[in-house]
Amino acid sequence: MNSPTADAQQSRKERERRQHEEEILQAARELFARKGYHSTTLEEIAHHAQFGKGTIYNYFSSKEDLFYGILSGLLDKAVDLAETSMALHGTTREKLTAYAKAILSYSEKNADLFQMIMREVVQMNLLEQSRRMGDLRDRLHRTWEVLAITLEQDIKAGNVRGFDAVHLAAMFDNLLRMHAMQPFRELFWRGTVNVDTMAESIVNFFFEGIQQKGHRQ
Amino acid sequence: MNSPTADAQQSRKERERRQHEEEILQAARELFARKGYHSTTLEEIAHHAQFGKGTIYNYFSSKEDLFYGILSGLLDKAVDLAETSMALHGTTREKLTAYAKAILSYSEKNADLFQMIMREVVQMNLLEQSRRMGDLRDRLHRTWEVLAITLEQDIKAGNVRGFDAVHLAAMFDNLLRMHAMQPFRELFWRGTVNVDTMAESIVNFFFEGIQQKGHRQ
Amino acid sequence: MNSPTADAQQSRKERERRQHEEEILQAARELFARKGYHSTTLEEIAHHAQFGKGTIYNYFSSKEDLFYGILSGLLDKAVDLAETSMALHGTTREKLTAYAKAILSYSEKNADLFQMIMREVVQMNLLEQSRRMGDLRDRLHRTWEVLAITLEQDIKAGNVRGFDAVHLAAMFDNLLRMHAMQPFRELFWRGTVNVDTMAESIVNFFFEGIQQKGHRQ
Amino acid sequence: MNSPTADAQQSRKERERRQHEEEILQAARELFARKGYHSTTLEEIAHHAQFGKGTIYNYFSSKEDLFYGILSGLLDKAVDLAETSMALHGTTREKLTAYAKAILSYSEKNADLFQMIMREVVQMNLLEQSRRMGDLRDRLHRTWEVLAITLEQDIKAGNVRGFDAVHLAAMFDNLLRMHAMQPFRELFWRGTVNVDTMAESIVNFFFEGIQQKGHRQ
DNA sequence: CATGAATGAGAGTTCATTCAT
DNA sequence: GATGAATGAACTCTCATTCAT
Repeated sequence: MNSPTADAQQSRKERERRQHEEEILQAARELFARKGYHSTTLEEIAHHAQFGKGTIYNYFSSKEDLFYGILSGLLDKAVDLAETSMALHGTTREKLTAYAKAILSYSEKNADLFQMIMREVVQMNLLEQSRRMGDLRDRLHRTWEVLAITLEQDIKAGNVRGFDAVHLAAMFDNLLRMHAMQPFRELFWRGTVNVDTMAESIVNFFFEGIQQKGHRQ
Repeated sequence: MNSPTADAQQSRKERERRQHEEEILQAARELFARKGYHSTTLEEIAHHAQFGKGTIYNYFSSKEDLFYGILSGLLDKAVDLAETSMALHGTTREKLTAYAKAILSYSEKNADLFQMIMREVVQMNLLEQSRRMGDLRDRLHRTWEVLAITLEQDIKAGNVRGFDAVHLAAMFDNLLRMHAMQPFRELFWRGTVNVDTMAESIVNFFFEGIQQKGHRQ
Repeated sequence: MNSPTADAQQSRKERERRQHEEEILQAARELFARKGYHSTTLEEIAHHAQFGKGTIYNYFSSKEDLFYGILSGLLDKAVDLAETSMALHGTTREKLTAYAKAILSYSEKNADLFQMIMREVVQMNLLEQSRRMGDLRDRLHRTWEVLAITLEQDIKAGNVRGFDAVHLAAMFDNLLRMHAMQPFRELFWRGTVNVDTMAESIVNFFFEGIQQKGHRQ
Repeated sequence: MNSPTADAQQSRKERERRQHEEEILQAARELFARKGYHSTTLEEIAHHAQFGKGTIYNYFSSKEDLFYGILSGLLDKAVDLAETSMALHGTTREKLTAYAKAILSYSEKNADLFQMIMREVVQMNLLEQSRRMGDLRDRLHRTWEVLAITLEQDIKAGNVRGFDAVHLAAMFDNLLRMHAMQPFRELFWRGTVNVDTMAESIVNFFFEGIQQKGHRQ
């Protein structure tokens, strides 16, 4: 506690702590995404993060806690992308396209991580009433609410039909997540890894449905 | 093998066997749906099915096998509903509505089970390449193909825009499954437990999108 | 209880019972010999004997009991062979050769069964003090005693050096059993499946040791 | 990794690890010898070694592995004793006597352990073709080969009759193991716990057989 | 007597968590 | 803070034995 100021000390320690925490999270993210929650052991995570097993417990109080940390980050990211996209100038169509591109692009870089969300959130959702799960669901809901604000305006303006705005947002998000999953991408967009085309196609479907203009069954 | 005819013996045994198998499946279904695959122990399943632990193994060779049996049944059911619905007389819109009603109605009676499908199939999907999981994915795909045959005709007839028919089927199915999940139902259809209304609303969205007629952004 | 005399009934039943018991013993013998006691399940034995699992329990009170039945039979057989051989006319050398041929020949036909004796008797020997194990050990001992009577005469006659006769018998028997084991046979007598040659060679070694005549180290 | 040198740390850890491994091996040795492989549970071994059940698995990857470790050690010991004895100066008779004394003496100190070898190796031998068991058999064979080298010289020199040297070694080893077994010792050498007398007697029998000099039947 | 579905004690094994260093 | 050996609860699965038919 001598050479640099205590503050600097503090901040360096603080910085290192964050750094280590992020390394652990990153390692866990990769493994959870690749092998699922249950099949990933703490030993593997520790090894992959280049730390001892016990060290993990200096940063996260349990495996579950670590898991929540990841999901939490992902859901925050989604809210983030939603807010950024909705804040853009342009039509709702353009905003949603931007959001779609952002999500698809992020999920592309983060491989199977989105798959994990769907899978595990829903899972936990049911089996544990823990305060934390409620928290996660709230965050998911918040993404929808962000999208809903924009949609609401269109409903009021008469551009969009009178569905519940949050419901619409949820459907859009769901479509998106479905397309973010690796198996779906491979199945339906084999050649086209082009995120832009996918995004536009989804938005197009969302706005106009499958029906050919001018037709009516 | 004396008093009644051997045939009758045989058939009674056979009947009992099916009966017991179904009881075990039912118990497992309930518990898996409520608590998830990993959190459900064989002891619990056995107890819930009113059998001894070892008895389960006279019917299913492993916990995984039991699980597979359940998913298998569910996916078969979905194919079944799809085929029945598509075989009806009427427009594609009517057929899809019938399918939607059937799925939503079935999922209503089978509670959280559809949730489990999404969750666990996808999970397995990733982490286990076992031949079995490939088989399950194939069955899921088959449902889409059944729906796709009908959609294909509409595409050819020019009633529906030129998407890939299987892709459309998958999107429709996905929308359906999303609405089949308990949390979604509660969130967006709290009052309306009316399956018919839900089905029609989903089909409507599927065909015409969210956009108000006559508008163009 | 009418058609034939009750006696005939009795004897037919009795005969059938023995017949079934022997079938079960035979099946168990084969499986125990091939896979060992622990790795053989009652289910397998029952199946192999073409009976239901429960039927075994009408003949033997437990798996252990069945096992003892087999060992018991084998050891009796050995005593039998010893007595028959020792009762022959001829020199001790000839008698022992006859015994050796009989044992090797029997073990050849009964495959790995002798292996099992060594293995399992000794095993049980230690871990269970049950009256039955004592009984088995006594039977093994009895074989030696039978051989010992003959050897004793040679010792008294001065043909054989003054070892303890039973000890000599045990050593001879041990040599024999060693050569009865499949792996040993394959290892040292690959070409020579000729039981006679083996027997003579063993007896020769037993009487004269490995030392070249006339030499003295 | 601070106060003492890292090296010292390392070596202390290393030492402790070996120490613990040896404790576990010792506990397992005792129990396997007393009760046999199958009748000994890991829980018992752990308890007897004063460790938790899970700890065993930090040292051995399975019960079988633990067992293999023990047999492996024993067979290595035998090879060792053979090599040491064969390297002595003196006649073959003296070398074999030294080997016999060493084995009998070791088996005396290690109680029922030799019994276990015969028993379990043969058992495994048959029912499991696992590479490991092949390895164990190879080691057993190696002991014989070591003895055989010495015997071969005598055969060439004409001191010993023209048997196969390895075969002779196996017979000698077998005689030895037989005498190493507790029940045999009690049976035939009750008073004489004197290892030297036993060894000499066995070697004597091995070289000259049971036949009285000068006699010929 | 023959049967085989039902049973549950008991086995080996895994792994999140603790804690002395 | 960092470590990893130690831990034991908890899990899946096996199989000898019972018993109603």
